[in-house]
Amino acid sequence: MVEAKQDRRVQKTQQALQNALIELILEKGYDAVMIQDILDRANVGRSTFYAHYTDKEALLMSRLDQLRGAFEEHFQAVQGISSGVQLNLPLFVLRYVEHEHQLFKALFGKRGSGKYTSHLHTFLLKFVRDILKSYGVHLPTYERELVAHYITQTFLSMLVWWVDNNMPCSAEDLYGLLMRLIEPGLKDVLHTSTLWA
Amino acid sequence: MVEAKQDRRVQKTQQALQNALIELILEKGYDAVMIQDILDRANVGRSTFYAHYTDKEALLMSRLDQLRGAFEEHFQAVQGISSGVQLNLPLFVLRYVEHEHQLFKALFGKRGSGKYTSHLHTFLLKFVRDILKSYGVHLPTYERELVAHYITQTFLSMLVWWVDNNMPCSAEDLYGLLMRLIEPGLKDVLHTSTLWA
DNA sequence: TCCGTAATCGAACACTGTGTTTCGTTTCTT
DNA sequence: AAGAAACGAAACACAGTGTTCGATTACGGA
Repeated sequence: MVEAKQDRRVQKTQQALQNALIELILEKGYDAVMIQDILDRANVGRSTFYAHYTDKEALLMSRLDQLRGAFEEHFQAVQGISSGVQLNLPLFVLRYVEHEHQLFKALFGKRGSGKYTSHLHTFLLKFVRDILKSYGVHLPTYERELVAHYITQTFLSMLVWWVDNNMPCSAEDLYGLLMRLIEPGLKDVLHTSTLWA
Repeated sequence: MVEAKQDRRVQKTQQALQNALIELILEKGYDAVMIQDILDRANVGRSTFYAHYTDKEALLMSRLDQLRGAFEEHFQAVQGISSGVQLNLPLFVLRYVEHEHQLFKALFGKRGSGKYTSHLHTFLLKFVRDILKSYGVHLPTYERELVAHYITQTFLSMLVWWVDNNMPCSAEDLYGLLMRLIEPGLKDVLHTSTLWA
């Protein structure tokens, strides 16, 4: 790991700006947050902000990248430990979301920007398409595409519902109910036993 | 019907503005459309715009209301004809969307504002909740709520996928596949045969 | 500890897009 | 034909964004 040792001031400033934005999103919603609000909350000068980020979106995106990095790191770690044991990916994701629920709520919840939800959607969709392909599912192209969107969208929107409502049930319960809802239909349409497992 | 006879100029202006906005949304996306673009396209003066609408959102909302009105009218008409025969609501909706697909794409598609999709979501959610209630489904509250969101979100997102991709299959095919996907799971979780029908 | 360097502040600035106002002109209704 | 209503054009105030620059402060290596 090549840690480009950063100036303490830089760290402090970026941290303060990111936290301020997350807080403000949860309070007033992404669109209503003005740059000036962020500066006041973080106690940072205007020119300093633009020295680090091109705009509000870049600031949030940097936090998103940071999150993705942390997630992948955690994923590698867990995979390393439980080598051999089959890892349940969706449930693993849910547990991670539970752990960082504030951030997820700000990024992907009702008050988020919507743009980030669609980024995540695109990311997950690619993933789901690969899984379908790896299971050798053969369907008319439009059907395969619809199923991929169905799985992606269902998982994502249930996840967003979950965090937006402050997680009214455990990750396990959510996962269990979700599987009971979608597995029978998928089994029927795809003629397979289970995906992911 | 009390038609408040409108000045021809008013009709022409409002029509031109609404059409211009829809066109521009499909071309560059809602957020990228500036008032000035609308004015240029519709060939309408700035002050005239603000004499009719408070802002861009109000303009689109007026078109949405208009659409809702037309839909309800059509719904009443069809219900009147086929009285006695059971009406399949979801399929009916899909056929209507197919008929006005351009408008739906602009309002609810990728390039739309996102705000309108969530309006529609809220509307459909209320509907689905009522259906669940009328079927006397008894589940832990969070489960009932999750199922309601699941049904709503699935229907809505498949619909959006459909119009965004220029309807790669017929309304009937979409409906058929969607039902095959969700009915088995719902039957299992809700212990009922079929909803809507 | 000291010094060069880099980050920060703050204030002023230009710019873009929104919404308002006014007034002269056009076009509808009766 | 006449009064009323809608329209267009231009000027305006305003809010929020992003830039610039010189003075100040804090950091990290020697």
